[in-house]
Amino acid sequence: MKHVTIIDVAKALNCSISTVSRAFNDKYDIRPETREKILKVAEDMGYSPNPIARKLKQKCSYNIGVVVPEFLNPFFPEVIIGIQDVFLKKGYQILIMQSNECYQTELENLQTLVDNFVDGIILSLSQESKNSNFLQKLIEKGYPLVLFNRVNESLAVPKVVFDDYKWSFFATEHLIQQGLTKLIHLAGPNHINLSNSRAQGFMDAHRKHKIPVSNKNIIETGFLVVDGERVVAKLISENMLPEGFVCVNDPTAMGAMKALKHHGIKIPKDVAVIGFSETPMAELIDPPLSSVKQPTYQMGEVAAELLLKQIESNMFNIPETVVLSGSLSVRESSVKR
Amino acid sequence: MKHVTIIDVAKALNCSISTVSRAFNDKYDIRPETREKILKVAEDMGYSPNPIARKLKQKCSYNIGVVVPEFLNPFFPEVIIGIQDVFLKKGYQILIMQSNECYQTELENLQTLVDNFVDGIILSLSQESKNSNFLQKLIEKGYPLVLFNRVNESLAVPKVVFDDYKWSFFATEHLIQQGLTKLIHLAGPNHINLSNSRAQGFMDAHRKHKIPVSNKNIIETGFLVVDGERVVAKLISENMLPEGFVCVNDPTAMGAMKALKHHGIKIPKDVAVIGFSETPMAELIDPPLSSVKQPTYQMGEVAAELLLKQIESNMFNIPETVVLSGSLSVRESSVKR
DNA sequence: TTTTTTTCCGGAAACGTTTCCGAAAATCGA
DNA sequence: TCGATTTTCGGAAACGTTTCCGGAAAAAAA
Repeated sequence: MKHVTIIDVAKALNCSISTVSRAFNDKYDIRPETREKILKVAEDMGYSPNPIARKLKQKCSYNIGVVVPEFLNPFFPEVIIGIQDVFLKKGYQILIMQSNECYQTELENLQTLVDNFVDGIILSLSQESKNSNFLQKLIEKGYPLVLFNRVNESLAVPKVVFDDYKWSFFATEHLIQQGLTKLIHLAGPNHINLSNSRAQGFMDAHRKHKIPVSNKNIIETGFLVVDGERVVAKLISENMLPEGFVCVNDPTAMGAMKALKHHGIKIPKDVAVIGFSETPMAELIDPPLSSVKQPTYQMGEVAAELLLKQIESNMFNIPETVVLSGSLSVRESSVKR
Repeated sequence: MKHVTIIDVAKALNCSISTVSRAFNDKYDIRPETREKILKVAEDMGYSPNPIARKLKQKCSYNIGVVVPEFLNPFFPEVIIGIQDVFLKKGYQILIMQSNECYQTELENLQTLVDNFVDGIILSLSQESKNSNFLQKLIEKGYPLVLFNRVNESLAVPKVVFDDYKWSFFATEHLIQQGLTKLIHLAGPNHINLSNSRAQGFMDAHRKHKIPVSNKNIIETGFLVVDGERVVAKLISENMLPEGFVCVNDPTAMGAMKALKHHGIKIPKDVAVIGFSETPMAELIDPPLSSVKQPTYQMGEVAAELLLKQIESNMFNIPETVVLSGSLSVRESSVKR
């Protein structure tokens, strides 16, 4: 599609392109009357500065890449909104990619963003992420990168995480304080940091209350509805149900509930269920699901600000980790009467 | 961040930049041995062609704008995945914007995309969209644009829609065929096409079965969970509950269910509920929600292909409308035993 | 009135590619 | 061996901005 250019505007006004450019950008070095005239004629002609030429000259793409494991559940979209609100104000565009919880797709997404010369990347690792070679190479090149939520501790890069340990501890304690002692943690994939932190919180809550607990109380499950459903169905078939489930996230909790209800097991009367990374649906399902609520919008804002700081400083900084806190929404699914 | 350029590679090889360019792009007009050597040295040097310079020369941004009303519910993210899969294969990047169901935000999103010289836009209107002046101006300029799902019939532009009328008819008929005659349609905003089509399907299903029906059976509600909840709470307080609700979408249906359950009204025993635009949660809530399922991924693919055709043809084409069909998932929420 | 200073504008280089056109070298045929 | 043809490569313009530097005109000061 043909665009009106600065050359067209200059010719129409019988002035130079640098004069037109100063009219659009300068706050000085142009006579006010000349500036008004240029802006008016440019608007009448439908001129709008070509961002591609500007970016070439300024050596900056004004694009930010955001890679999330998935965006069908509202958690990551809520974070993305926080990221967008910060960057759009600064004139950046956001390229959103989702990895469908697949490591290979995550790598392709990262490569695509790098090939497009994005100015920085904000990434949450997919369920299958194991190898950080690619990320390590980006970091070594000085590529601006921020990790959030699902991070890899070994990478020297700014991070925004949640206090998974603490809130998993509290969620577990909430059940223990109601007299439940036989609990199972439906954990996330073992190589993901937040899975381990949440599992650790689960264990330490038991230890604090001197309740026997072992690695058998932790079952590596996954992050998806089908994962929770599968594992709980298996436990039911083996007649090994606990008094309560502490789940790594809401989709897994919902899957657990689905399997329990399918077998006529009452929640929370027979088995209590508590989730994590609260979804808006937590309130709507029956019974309403207790869950740890995370400040997703703020997580996005903080991640964006960390990346902006990295882009603008153009210097090596000691990467910081921001740890966010949350709350526990107690609903029917975990309250024994 | 400093990038290796084609000039650096040419100097290292003591050849010209046009030779390096031909090595990366040509399939002819370069000696094969020269080409291999250039590609190897370029890789060793970490050279990657600068997409910004390429875009300036080719007068194409390779960016596509996608504007959706919201992306916290999985419907629009599922469509976006279809769009992305088509465009990423063709070397395009997708800029995803969400309007938070707000017309003003939608306009700002569109303006931002236009200012960034995107090559085309795929848009679904927000709940508040009323005025199409901005879109009409884009169309008049020949700007490639495709509307999907929530469209404005008066705009001469390619569209991808669903057979809302037909499936609303079938959903209503499903309840009527179980002997329900007192039904209410929780409708979307009146100025949105699919709201009217779904309302019309609801009416005509009654007429087919010669059941009295009037405009009082249609209540303009909205698209959100809180909308359904508010309207049904009001009906309960006025003691004006129907035998069944046919809802404009799943969030509204879930809100309706929430209000009914809050007042101890049993679903579907006392009041049946049926939704539309099936969300994965439909199966998880209690009772599982009947809903009209739409082919979201296909909707994205078709929208992307229509836009690609428009971008590549560079000619005026008579805009086509693709109408997709779906299915009705019958679950407990609408089955009277 | 003259000299000095300031303001405003224009010209051109630069950003990093693509691609066209011409020249030099290589190849082929007589 | 020479002329004709083909192949391969280099130089430079172009894409549309930004920005630097210099010059002309205007304004101010002596």
